[in-house]
Amino acid sequence: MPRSPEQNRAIREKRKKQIYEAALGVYRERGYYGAEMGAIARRAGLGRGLIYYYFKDKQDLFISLIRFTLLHWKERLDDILLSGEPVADRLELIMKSFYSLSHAFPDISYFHQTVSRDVKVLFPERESEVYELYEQYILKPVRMLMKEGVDRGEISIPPELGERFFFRLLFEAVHHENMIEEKELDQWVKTALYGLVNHKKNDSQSVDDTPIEGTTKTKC
Amino acid sequence: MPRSPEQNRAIREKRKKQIYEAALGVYRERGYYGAEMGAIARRAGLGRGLIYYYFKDKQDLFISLIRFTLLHWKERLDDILLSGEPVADRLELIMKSFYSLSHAFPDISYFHQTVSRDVKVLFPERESEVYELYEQYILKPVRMLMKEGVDRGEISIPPELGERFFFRLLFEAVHHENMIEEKELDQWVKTALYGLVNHKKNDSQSVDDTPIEGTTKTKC
Amino acid sequence: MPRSPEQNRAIREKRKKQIYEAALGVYRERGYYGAEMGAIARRAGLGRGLIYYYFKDKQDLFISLIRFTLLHWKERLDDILLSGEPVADRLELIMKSFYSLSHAFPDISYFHQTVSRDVKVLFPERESEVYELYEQYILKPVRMLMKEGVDRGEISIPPELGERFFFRLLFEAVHHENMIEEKELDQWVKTALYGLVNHKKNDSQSVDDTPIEGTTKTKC
Amino acid sequence: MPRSPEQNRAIREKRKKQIYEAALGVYRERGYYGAEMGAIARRAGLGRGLIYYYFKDKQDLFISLIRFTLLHWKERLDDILLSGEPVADRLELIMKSFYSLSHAFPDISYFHQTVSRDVKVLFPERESEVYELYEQYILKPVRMLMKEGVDRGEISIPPELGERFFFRLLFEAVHHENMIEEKELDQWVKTALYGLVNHKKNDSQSVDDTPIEGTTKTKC
DNA sequence: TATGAATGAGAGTTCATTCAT
DNA sequence: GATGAATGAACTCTCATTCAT
Repeated sequence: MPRSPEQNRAIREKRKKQIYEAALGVYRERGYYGAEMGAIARRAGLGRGLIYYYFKDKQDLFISLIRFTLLHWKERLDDILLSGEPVADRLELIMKSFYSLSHAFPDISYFHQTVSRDVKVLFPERESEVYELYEQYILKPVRMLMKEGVDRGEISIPPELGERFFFRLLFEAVHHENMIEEKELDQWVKTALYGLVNHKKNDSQSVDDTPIEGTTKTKC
Repeated sequence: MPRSPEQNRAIREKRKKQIYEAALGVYRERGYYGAEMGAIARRAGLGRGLIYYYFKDKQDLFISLIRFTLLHWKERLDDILLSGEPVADRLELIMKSFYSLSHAFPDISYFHQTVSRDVKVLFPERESEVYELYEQYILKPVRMLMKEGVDRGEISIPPELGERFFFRLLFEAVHHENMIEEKELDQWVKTALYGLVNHKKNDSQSVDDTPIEGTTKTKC
Repeated sequence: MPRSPEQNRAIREKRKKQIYEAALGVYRERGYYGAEMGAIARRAGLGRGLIYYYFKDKQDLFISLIRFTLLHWKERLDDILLSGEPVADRLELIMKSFYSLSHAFPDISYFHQTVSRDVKVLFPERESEVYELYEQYILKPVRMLMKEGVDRGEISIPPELGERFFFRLLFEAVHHENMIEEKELDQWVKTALYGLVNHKKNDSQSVDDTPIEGTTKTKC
Repeated sequence: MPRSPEQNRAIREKRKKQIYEAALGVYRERGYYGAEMGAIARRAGLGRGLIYYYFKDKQDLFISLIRFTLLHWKERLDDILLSGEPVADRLELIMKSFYSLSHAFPDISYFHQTVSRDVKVLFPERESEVYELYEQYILKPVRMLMKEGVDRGEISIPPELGERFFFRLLFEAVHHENMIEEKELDQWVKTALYGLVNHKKNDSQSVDDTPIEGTTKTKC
């Protein structure tokens, strides 16, 4: 009465998800080094050895986890990118979309915010593989969008810088333990798009931001 | 005939510095958990036990290191804050100043970028003590500046959000492994201050962003 | 196919016993501080880490060992206490019973003689817990017996003092490295019960201490 | 202006005493292994290295300490032994004298109670030397007294057993943390000398303790 | 004599990983 | 597929002892 291949596949899929969930939870509480394989197994309700049946080792588990969770984001991202709206609108949409994703899956959000910075230290020999994941799923699509914005004259900064600028503010907005409030989100996005400094629009001469820039000494 | 107290004090001061340097270096290469106390001692050219003569344990060493390095920054920061210039100018100065500091001391820069996010996991029982260091030396002063900007009508976002916005972009600019180039710095700062989006509304003269690009120097 | 819970339970029980045996042996030879966890593991024929699978740390191992070994004694003690014989007879029986126990398990005997005195220094934060074990399993039952003896007019000293008097002589009799000889035991017990000093006052028949020297056996 | 030999001798004597005092205090609080040489030096108000000027190593310090403190006791003991009083009286005096000594110098008392049991473990290669100190200063004199008692018909137990019996009760009486009260001391001594069991002397039939000893089975 | 900075062997402990069942 | 007992390399930390001054 061995299981059918199909049954086995289903079990395997289920087990992997269980392990991912557990890993995210433990990681959230204790970080990578604090996330003991035993604790992950326990939280997943599985035997300690089983993890090694599905993943080669701890590194492999976590790199798989990166891939797994990035796919969620990528899907959402692609939907937005395909709409033909103005670049600024799409950027705004992306930010708000990731914001709500982070709300719904805070463990995933925390996971990426922290693990992505430690790639070199945590996975030294698989560094480029991991970077490639981020690049392909997330960074490149947004960079393309930025480029489109520059080409259309909508964006006033080189696409590479724009990409970094954008992501840093995005990740800050959804920072675990200090996610910005929903009602602040709009203003945050606007500031990202239009800057920290007031643009006293209705200035008669429309030399709008000179006063901001100008200081006594800058006026020479 | 024993050493004088003064001699001893000098030795201790010197040794602590040696250990700090070594710790920063090893941390840079391997992260907190990878930074073995033995490796730190070796790099400092000292016996392994000596570290424990100066610091209670690994946690204590690293928390002391946070304090030690923050003091560097704090001094620089204070100088800038005291000048009476417009808020935007001071923000610009701060960013450029930290940029050059990070250039000069990349290990310290990396140290803060990574360790500050892991406080809760690395120093769970001394969390608030560490946060207090950041708060007091760095965050609060800039928040005060933001508030001043809001009061003067120079800043168009609540000071708390402004503070986060500012620091995130600051830290991104000096990100280890991907520090932005010196020649890009100006544009980065401008974008932070004036936003991602072009304001060439439909201005007849299109004098739009000259002030953004242009700096006083360029004007003179 | 994994082991059954029952199999696992049996393994664990067996391992704990192995570790206890080994710990007692090493302790006997080198004392608490000399008893390295590695040496205990080696003697138990187990990997060094396994001890930490069964016991939280060295302290925990040794406190568990106290509990484990005290249970042996407690059982023997209870049997004796329940018999309704005169108090002096029961005291005699207890002493002889512990004597033979110590003969059979010299490591346990040594363990208690030494570890019990060092509780405060070895387990400062679990001091009262350990004292409670001794109190409950050994001291209190004998104190109750003493009290009974006093109430019946058989014992001429307050129960608390009697308890201390009794135990000190008991432990001395079974002192490792200098256990008193089997043939001396009778006299030792008699002396404890009837004192160091001869009572041949001036009794004409001098029958007085025959019972002391003589035993029932000698009488028959 | 070097010191005179005499001055040096005085300093040395003083320093040694300082170290002894400190060692006793620290030992009392933390036991042999807990007594760090650094802590002893600190409590003595001396530099850490100085101890090694006066004592070869930790073992040597503590063995010297045994000798030093035993001398105190020996003097007191000798005074008592030389008086020609009955043996029982001298035993009583010794016990009371040690009791008051332990009151006056509790650290010394604790020191001997604990260190003497651990000689084999603490000073394996100097074991016999240490035993010889105890033997010569304390044990042998009392054994001689016991022998005298036996010869005179005052003592009803072989001198070796009597010696052990006596000392164990003596050390129990002055047990640190549970020294018996001054008002109980008399009874304690009496019990040691005359036994735990009541001697209903004036019993008409003078079958005094038969009931105690006698049990149904002992009666055959 | 005296100091305290310095050393390093050695002990306790953790935890990823393996493997018999 | 699954379990959890078992292992041991590797790491942190302690402390007796040394030694330059």
